Amino acid sequence: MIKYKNTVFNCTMELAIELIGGRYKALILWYLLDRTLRFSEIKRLIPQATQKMLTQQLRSLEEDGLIIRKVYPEVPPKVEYSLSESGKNLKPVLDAMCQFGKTYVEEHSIYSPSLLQS
Amino acid sequence: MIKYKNTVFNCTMELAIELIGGRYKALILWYLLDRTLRFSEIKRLIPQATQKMLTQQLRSLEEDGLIIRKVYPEVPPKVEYSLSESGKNLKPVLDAMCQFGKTYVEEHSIYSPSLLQS
DNA sequence: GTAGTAAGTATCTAAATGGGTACTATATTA
DNA sequence: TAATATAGTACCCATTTAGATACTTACTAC
Repeated sequence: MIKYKNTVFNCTMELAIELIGGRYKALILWYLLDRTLRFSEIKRLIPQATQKMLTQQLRSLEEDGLIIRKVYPEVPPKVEYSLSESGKNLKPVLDAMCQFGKTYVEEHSIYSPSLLQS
Repeated sequence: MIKYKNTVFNCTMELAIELIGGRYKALILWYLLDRTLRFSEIKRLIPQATQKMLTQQLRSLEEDGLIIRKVYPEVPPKVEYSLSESGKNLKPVLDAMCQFGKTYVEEHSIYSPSLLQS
């Protein structure tokens, strides 16, 4: 039993789902794996998410200590997001997910020109 | 670009999130990793999920070919769920998630008597 | 004859999520 | 003078998701 933010989790798996299970969380973390990104860059990488959604997910990730938000006091604003040490621990999870997705596409003969190229 | 079920995914990560990102999906898959379970057993393992939610998630996992649903024509009903070959490919993902959760709890000094015991 | 069982479905309501638009700041550019 | 840029927030409305409860089947036990 794990208590975190007024919620009880029965196992570490439940906690992990809570931490990275949000709509665009895993995707954001995935893009942050290899580099720091500005808000606008993340928005360009995940165009299907509205600005509100992105902000929400980023705030939640920051609150859970998975990413670091660095604000530059400039106009127009500049905000950079990067993985925290805790966030970097997610690399095995994200790598495994990506690999699973690839295998799934191959085994289910799903149309994917980009996979044929690479 | 990947097309699956009338939806376009920009990368395999997005597809992976779609497949296992549902409310209780990763948890169900996690419990199915080492054994076949009846519906009532899953319900007992995940009491916070309503029957409707569980049925929904199980149906979705079945549709995506991650689990196998075996119905025994009996009364009262008996239905067994197990991982498909595709579902078994998720083991590295689920193991990594569990490990991440453990590390997260340790590093954030979250109250967890069960972790102290094990 | 009634209750219990397993795995659901059906229906209604409540809550969370998501989309759209407008608004903010200040410096630079056209 | 007006537009552009960035990273948001505020507000309202629509959709989706989730919860609660009742109902089903056919057999068995009390």
